[in-house]
This record gives sequence, C-alpha cells and structure tokens, in this order.
Amino acid sequence: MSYTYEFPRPALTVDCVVFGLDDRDLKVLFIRRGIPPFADRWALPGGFVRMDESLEEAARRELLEETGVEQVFLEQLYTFGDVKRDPRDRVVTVAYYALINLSEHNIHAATDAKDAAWFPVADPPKLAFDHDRILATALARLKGKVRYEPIGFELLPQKFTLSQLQKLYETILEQPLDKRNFRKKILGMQLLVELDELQSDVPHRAARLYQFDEHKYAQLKQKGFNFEL
Amino acid sequence: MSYTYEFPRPALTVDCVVFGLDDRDLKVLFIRRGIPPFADRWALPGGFVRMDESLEEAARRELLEETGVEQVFLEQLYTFGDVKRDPRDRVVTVAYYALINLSEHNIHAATDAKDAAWFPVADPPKLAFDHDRILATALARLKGKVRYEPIGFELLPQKFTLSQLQKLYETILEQPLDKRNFRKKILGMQLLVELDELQSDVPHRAARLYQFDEHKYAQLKQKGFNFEL
DNA sequence: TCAAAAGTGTTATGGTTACACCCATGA
DNA sequence: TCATGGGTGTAACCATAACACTTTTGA
Repeated sequence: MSYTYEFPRPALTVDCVVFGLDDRDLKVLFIRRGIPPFADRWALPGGFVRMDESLEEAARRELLEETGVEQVFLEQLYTFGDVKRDPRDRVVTVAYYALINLSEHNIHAATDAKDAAWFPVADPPKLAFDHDRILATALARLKGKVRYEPIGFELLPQKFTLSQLQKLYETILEQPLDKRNFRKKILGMQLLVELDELQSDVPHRAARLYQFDEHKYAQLKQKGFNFEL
Repeated sequence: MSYTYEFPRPALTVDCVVFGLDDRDLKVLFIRRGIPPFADRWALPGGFVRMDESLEEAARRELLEETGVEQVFLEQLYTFGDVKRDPRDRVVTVAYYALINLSEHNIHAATDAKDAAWFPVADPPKLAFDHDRILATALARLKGKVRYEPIGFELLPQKFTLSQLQKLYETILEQPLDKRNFRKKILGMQLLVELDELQSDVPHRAARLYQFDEHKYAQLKQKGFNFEL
C-alpha cells in the first residue's frame, strides 16, 4: 500500500515530554530507541500522527502505547519543523508535555521491548534528534506556567502536605521559598481543602493532608481570579 | 510530478494572524479566498510549507507573498490539527501571529488578485475553516503576553507618545488605566528613551516622543529583570 | 531524650491604587 | 478664549519579605 500526492509532504509526528516528581527532584521520561537513526539513544516518547486522529489524540495514544500512562494532564508545547531535524526525511513534530504523579501511575516499559526510564531533568542522557531542545522548551514552559496556573498539583498525589507542595515549587522554580509566607499565600487563595487526615508512616510528626479544589478554582477563575504563586 | 509515501501524510500549512493598531482599535488582516472550499470567504493569510524551509520561514514567505509585509515580529502560536478542520483533506496548520505597525508598513493586496483587508478584532467577518478559533487563540495569547513581555511596542511607530502607549494597552487589555500610574510605572522601568522631539500636527499641546530601548531591555532581562505592565 | 519536620504571627518595606488640577497649543 | 489633550505628586492601602521558636511524633 502506498499514498501519492501532487506535492511533497513532510512527515508529521507528536512527541511527549513527560514530567514526574519524586522526593528527590523533577524527572523526565525517555524511551530507548531500537532502530536507526540514533539507535540505542534515549528519546522522547512519540510517533506518527494517523489520519483519523487529532494531534492531542495522537499524543495520548503514543503515551499510552509507549509508557502505559493514561488520563494525565497534557498540553501542546510547540511545533518543531527545522528542515534537518531528522537526518533521513523531513519530519515536523508537534511536541506536548505531560504532568503525572509518580506515586499513582505505574510506568511500564513499552510493548515493543524498548525500555523506558526516568532521568533528572537537570542531568538528562544524550538524546536523539533535537529532543534536547524540546526538553529545554518544555522546562521553560513548565517553569513559567506553574506560577500563574495551578498545574503543579498534577505532579502530586490527590492528597498532599503543604511541605510537599512547597518542595514542588522550590524544585521547579529552582529557588527556596519561605515556609510561613508560602503557607499564608497558598491557604489565602482558599483553593485547598483541609482534610481530616494526617500523613502516616513518617518518622516524625505527621503533617495534615490537603486536596486541591478544582471546582472552586473553576468558579473563581470565571470571576476574574488569577492564581499566582 | 507526484510524491509517494508508504503511509498517508496530512498536508501541512502555516497561517498568520496579523495584528495592527490604528487610532481606533486593534485590527486583524484577512485575505479574500479565490477558490473553494470557502470561496469568497475571508481567511488568514497562509499556505503550504515547502520541503526546504522551516515553519517560520514558511510563515514569513507567505506573509510577504500575500500581504507584502516583511521584517515583523512573528511568533508561533499553536498548531491546529483536528481531523475535519478542512472538509477536503487532512490539513494540519501551524499558526503564527505577527505584530506590525500600520503607520510604517504598507499592506498591498496579494499578487494573485485576491484582496486583503483589515477588520476590527472585535468584529471580524465570517471566516473560512476554523480560522475564527485561530483568531481567538491569537487574541488570548496577545492579551496574556503583552503584560509580561514588551511586545506591544511592535504595534507602534518607533517614536511614540506615552498616551499612544497607554491607549495601546487599554485597547488590548480592554480596561482603562490611570494616566499617572501608568506613566510612573512605565518610566520607572527605564526602558524608554526620552527624545528631544515633540509630536507635530496635532490640534493641541504636542506630546513628547519616546523610543523603546531594546538594547537596555536585553541587558536587564539577562540580569533577571521582568517586564510587567 | 533526641532528631526531624510541623506548625504558627508580627513587623518593616515597597509597590499599587486612587485621585484633581494647571499647562501648552492651535483653532 | 476655548477646547483638547499633556503633564504632574501625594497619601492610604495592601501585599510581600524577613525572621525564630514551640509542638508532635517515632525511633
């Protein structure tokens, strides 16, 4: 089977930058390539866009196929289309970034025996294609957006402590925050529900758990409220 | 001549949302389509990406070919790839937005006899494809970005008065601003060069002219300075 | 009892907001 | 002389930043 067109067309792919957070640092997920070009190099999960699916559907499908990740925050990042970004053929890729919480998602290696692994964003391996540039773009976006949209919560479990939340911001923004000021500010927004529940299994005083109130955020946002760290 | 591939490929285009500002309001540029689908409808300037040009190059080329506009602020906006956004074929489009100052650019109708015209963004004509959605996305981006990047100056002549600048922000943000506070804030940033020159040909007291200091902005930005209206 | 993190208020500072009048110019 | 926009300062208010000790818990 083959497909013929009057004018040449670039190939179109999607690639996903998947961020996760553990108690150490911010991580990003890569897949080991099985085939040339860049065989054995690490690369972003991604693949060709099919004719019967939208770009976001393609990104979600690839994410599921290659990493088993489903139902996550996913947002279009940028489209990379330099002529020589793929050495063989003209390939334009629409990049997405995803935020997942590592404690509630299990990443399995891909179906086709390539393996998947998390790397600290600060210290990624050598990557295929222009994927280092895509990663840098995604990081910049995350760093910018986390301050004025409450997307950080996507990286935490549903129930979290204020210290976890603060650490998240400190990690992403790469700057320390004052504990009291942080709590005052975040609680002042009234977007967190204080649960009747404490941390368990910690070797020190257990912290209170909170939940992000998406419904309330949607309401406030409509009234002109702006989240701002 | 024809081109054959093993798997089907979407067609790839670029479209440009071109913003301009006159003394009335914010305007956007459309081209009258000559051919189906949507013959005679207004549409964004744009066209197919060639194999030997990057996406931004394609956008600049189309802009030049269809409107005569050159050397303007141009930034990638978003990529639209819904399956049925073009009724004939699968077409994915990478949208860009451009900011130009109407007083220093002459928009000519396109080479191929379609005509081009400016419309108020608040009252656009009925548009081809999903171009209304693209316009809405561009407006949202402009409105958001103008507050924390000094891109508004791209819409003004090189030399402008503080009142023009204020009106620009009031128009884009759709809210009135206090004159004294606005001046205090914008002058406080030290990004404007006060010229030894006044407005001419106005039927009232002539206002002082200013110029944006791009060089200084680049310096300050590097040192961690953030423009913020 | 010790280590480790949780939790909690106050003060100083700086930026934002609100607000009204005189000035210069050309018609 | 009138109409039109140009240009200017101050005070109240609010948000941010800096800062240290007590509490709880499990080991």
